[in-house]
Amino acid sequence: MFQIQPAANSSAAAGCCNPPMLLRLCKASALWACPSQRACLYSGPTTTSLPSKSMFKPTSNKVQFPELEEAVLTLWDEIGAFAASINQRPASNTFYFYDGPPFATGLPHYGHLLASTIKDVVPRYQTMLGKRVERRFGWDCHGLPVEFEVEKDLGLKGKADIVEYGVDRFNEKCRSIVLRYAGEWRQTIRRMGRWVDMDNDYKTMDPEFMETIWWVFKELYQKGLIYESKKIVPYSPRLGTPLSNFEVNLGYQDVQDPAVTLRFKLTGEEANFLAWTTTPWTLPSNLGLTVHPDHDYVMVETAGERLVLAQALLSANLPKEAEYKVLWTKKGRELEGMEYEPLFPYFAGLAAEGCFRVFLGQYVTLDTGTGIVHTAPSFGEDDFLTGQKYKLPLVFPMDDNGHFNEEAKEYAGLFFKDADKEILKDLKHRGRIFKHETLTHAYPFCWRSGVPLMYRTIGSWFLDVEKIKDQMLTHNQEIHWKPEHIKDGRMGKWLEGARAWAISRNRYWGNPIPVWVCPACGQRHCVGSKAELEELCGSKVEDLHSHFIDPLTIPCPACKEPMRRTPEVLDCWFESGSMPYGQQHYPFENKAAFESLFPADFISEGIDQTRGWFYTLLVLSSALFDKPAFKNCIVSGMLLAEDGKKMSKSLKNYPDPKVMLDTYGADVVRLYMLNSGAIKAEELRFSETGLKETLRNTFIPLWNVLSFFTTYAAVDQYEGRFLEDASGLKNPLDRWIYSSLHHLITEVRAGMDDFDLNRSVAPFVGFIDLLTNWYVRRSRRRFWKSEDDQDKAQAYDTLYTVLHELSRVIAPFVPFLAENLYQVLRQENEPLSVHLCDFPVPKAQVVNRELEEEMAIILKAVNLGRALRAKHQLKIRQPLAKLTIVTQNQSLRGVLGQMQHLITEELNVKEVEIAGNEEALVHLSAKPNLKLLGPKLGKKLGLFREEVAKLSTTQIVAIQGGQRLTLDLGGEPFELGIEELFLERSERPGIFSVNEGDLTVALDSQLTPELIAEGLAREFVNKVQQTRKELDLNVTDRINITYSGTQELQQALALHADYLTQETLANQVTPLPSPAPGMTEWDLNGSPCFLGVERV
RNA sequence: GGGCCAGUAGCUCAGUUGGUUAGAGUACGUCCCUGAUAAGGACGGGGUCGGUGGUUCGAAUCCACCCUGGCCCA
Repeated sequence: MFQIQPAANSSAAAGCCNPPMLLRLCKASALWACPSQRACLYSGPTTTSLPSKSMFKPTSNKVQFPELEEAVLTLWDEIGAFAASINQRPASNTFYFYDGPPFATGLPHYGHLLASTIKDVVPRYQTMLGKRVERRFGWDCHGLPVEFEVEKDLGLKGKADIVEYGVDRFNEKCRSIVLRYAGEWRQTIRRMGRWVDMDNDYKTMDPEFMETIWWVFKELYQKGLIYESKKIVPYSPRLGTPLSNFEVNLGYQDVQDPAVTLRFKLTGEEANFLAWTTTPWTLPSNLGLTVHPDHDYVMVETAGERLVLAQALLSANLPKEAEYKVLWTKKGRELEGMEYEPLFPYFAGLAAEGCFRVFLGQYVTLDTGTGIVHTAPSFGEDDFLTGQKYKLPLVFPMDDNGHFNEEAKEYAGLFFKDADKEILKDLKHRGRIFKHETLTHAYPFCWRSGVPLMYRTIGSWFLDVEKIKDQMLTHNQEIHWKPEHIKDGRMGKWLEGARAWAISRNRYWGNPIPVWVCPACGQRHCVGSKAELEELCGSKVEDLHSHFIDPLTIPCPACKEPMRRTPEVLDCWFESGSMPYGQQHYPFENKAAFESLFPADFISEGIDQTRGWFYTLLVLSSALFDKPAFKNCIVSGMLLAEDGKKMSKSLKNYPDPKVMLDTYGADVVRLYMLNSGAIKAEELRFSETGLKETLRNTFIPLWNVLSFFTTYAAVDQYEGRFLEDASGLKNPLDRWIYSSLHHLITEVRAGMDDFDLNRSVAPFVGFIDLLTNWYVRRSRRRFWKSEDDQDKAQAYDTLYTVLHELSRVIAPFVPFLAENLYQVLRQENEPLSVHLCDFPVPKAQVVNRELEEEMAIILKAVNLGRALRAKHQLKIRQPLAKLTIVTQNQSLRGVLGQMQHLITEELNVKEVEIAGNEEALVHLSAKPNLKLLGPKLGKKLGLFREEVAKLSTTQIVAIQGGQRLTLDLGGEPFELGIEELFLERSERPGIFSVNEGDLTVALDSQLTPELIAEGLAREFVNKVQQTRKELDLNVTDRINITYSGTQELQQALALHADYLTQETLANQVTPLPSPAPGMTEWDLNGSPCFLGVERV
């Protein structure tokens, strides 16, 4: 196993490389050609007396990618590659990128690795196109997650505790822990190979960023887009604070609650509405009953009383055996406005304002209850919206800790949940309870204090998104979304339904809402900058966090009373949506620069950000500048564990990212994700097996090509020369691989220019396969042959050029692998890093699509030949006399003829015959061309099929020859021509042939004594080579062979002595009468042989 | 409950404007190749294309409804 050597052992490299890390790697991996006379990455003194003239040091094929990657990271640091990649490009040609800030409260996980990869690939590509792509990392610093971390650390429970502890100390504590994991982030981002500036980062808590937020807020305020209203939030009465949805989800418990059906007496009539509730404590706040406009409601008389409820729920509510009479049936909408008597006297006076009536609501269901819903607008979203629709007042007979107050005086002082019992007792007394049951259901509890949550109204600041909805829809259309369906799908649909955005939070660690309110007269003033605040309050302001500015008052312009700041802070999403401006401290600084660049060329995040960052960016840019905030957006999918579930720390259903990076390397992780649906918003089940496959199918083969190249380049002292074009290339293999490369470049560019990363990645993965498994496979001998002829030189130049260009093509995707290739292949005058190079430009004159198609045919013929050999157990080492390829297609025959030597070598046959008359080998049958005939024949197609199936080979050959045959289709004649048929071929039994499409291949399987002898010789050579490998000999080491075998073998080897010595580099081949000690026994085509190999 | 995306071989996924016997990788089995090979090749088994109905000469593909999973919203 390949190991890093201690630095002390690397004296061979002394005097060249100064950084010890580099020294070690140079020696250990024999990778970068350092400290040779070329390509030393360091400008220190070089040693010129080294013996080797070769430019390329042999590259080990025992490769540990993670270790190579670490070395690349060091290299990048040493040469300042990232900075150079930006600085060498002109500011006049900028590609503008925004980083979506992560919350810094957690450690990076796979989702971040995916995002980091995409955010790295695109900027690297654009950089190589000549763009200047500055990339600033950003941190989301404010918000509840940080506050909770601190509360946990300090043992605080809720807002009261924080106030007691001191908001100033609390906020400072928050500030101190925000970047707690920054070190880990820095490490992971670096290890992934992502180039992003983490020194010149932006933080949403920076004074400059915060001041811009104030500017943004004031702009919106002045445009009349900000207003104050109420909304329903999940609220912890113990903590006295609203909770986020995330927290609510933490606290669901199955509990038993009362489920009561109540009588509400119709005004002026001896009848009752039946309404159902599981929250009796909201009944004192009842202001209405809600029905569905389209459902049927009935009044029935039963057991001496009249009841109104949904028809569909009659049987569910009345006792089983009950008899009843339907007095009337009405649609819900007909009930609208009917009045009833309040259950409690507290707010009875509000009947004058439209309360205690029947309202309509689409949300009413017939699943449970009575189809009539008790409505208390202060509690619950549906109730609240109904209240708004009917302009009802809000009543709230409680304090902020969930205790009833004097407004509901019978219950004053009771905790809301404890009041259930009392309320039900009273109502039972008064005969209002129709049915009292108990229900088990999931109800949210405060995850920190354990008390039940209530959904209640709270004052909030809103951004009036609906006012700018049309602009947002327009700008959404201007964005190039990847995948495209996001635009009119998820994003478009979400925008159409956009509602007011609640932008305030009743918390402390955030950007304070910069509005000062006069307690006396209600006057408001919105402050838009630090300077403005300083001027208005008359004192210096250093920091804009609430504990600095809340003590500051502004004299009310109307009544001269001191105005105080409204206590809320901004939703941190407001800050993330403002990052284009905040990171530049716009408009206080960088005004012109910002305006010339905005909007961004590119952003990327996960699909969950449709409602997050993508949305907030668009809202704010539409409101402020009437523009989209970004032009191109790649939406990535969610990463799941291999079992299809969410990755979960407690389930341990996914491998540690760090371990994956250390085991397979960052490039493998990158390519695995890039070559998946994860970059087109599809979810990806992350699997280690996938990493293994990527490593095995792409990385190792490519590395082996490099190793192959350097091995022979060292032997031949090849120095590296670029092909300019294909005109001088004689060998079709060279022209073909060069053409394929430039074809590849075109495809990769097309994909990247469209931000379609899948479209770019798949082709180069395919190219690597062709390069290793056909080009190198078939070219091996060209490098090995000892004559230094033109073909060999061209093979070197071609492979060198292809590898060098390929390193640049793959650089954006697998930056480490690309760098390693490049460092081996780099010429002295070339940039120090592959990432400082330009992206290859496709040369149209090199691309030869015909040749590529022709080679595909050769490959197909070879595959058929291999299949045929396998089928008849004729192994490839046994030469055969002749392979016959038959095709009707004339141009195919031409192609096959030109490149037949590829086939002879690959399939080990003496001769390839190409013929046109296939009847001898195959049986022809025909199928209708449905696409053509379907529209013509319609229902007669079935009949036609039957007729066509009956055609004989002779008839088909006749039609092929241009004859037209008349078929009888149920009495109607039909003239049949070749264009209406697809031909199918099947092998005739008893012949060694195999067919696919219009190619048929047949083998002459007859073995002559000559062929058998040659087969034996080849077999023998193979065993010698295996032995050489086991002895770990160098490819240039000469050997002596001794062996003991049959007479037949001796004759065969004598006959093929030249071949044997050339292939194995044997000086002497000595037959022994009997096996000597130390020889290995082999089976050569059935006869035993003993073999000994010794280095000379 | 609503919106969007996905559902194709044991697993991961392709599948063109509807067209003939639905493909690849992987895993498994057999054979082969190899002085670049921790690779590669050939063959084989493995599929009611989530379900039901419809349109059509013909549906994995178009339409309707439903089921499952994910994300977001309610």
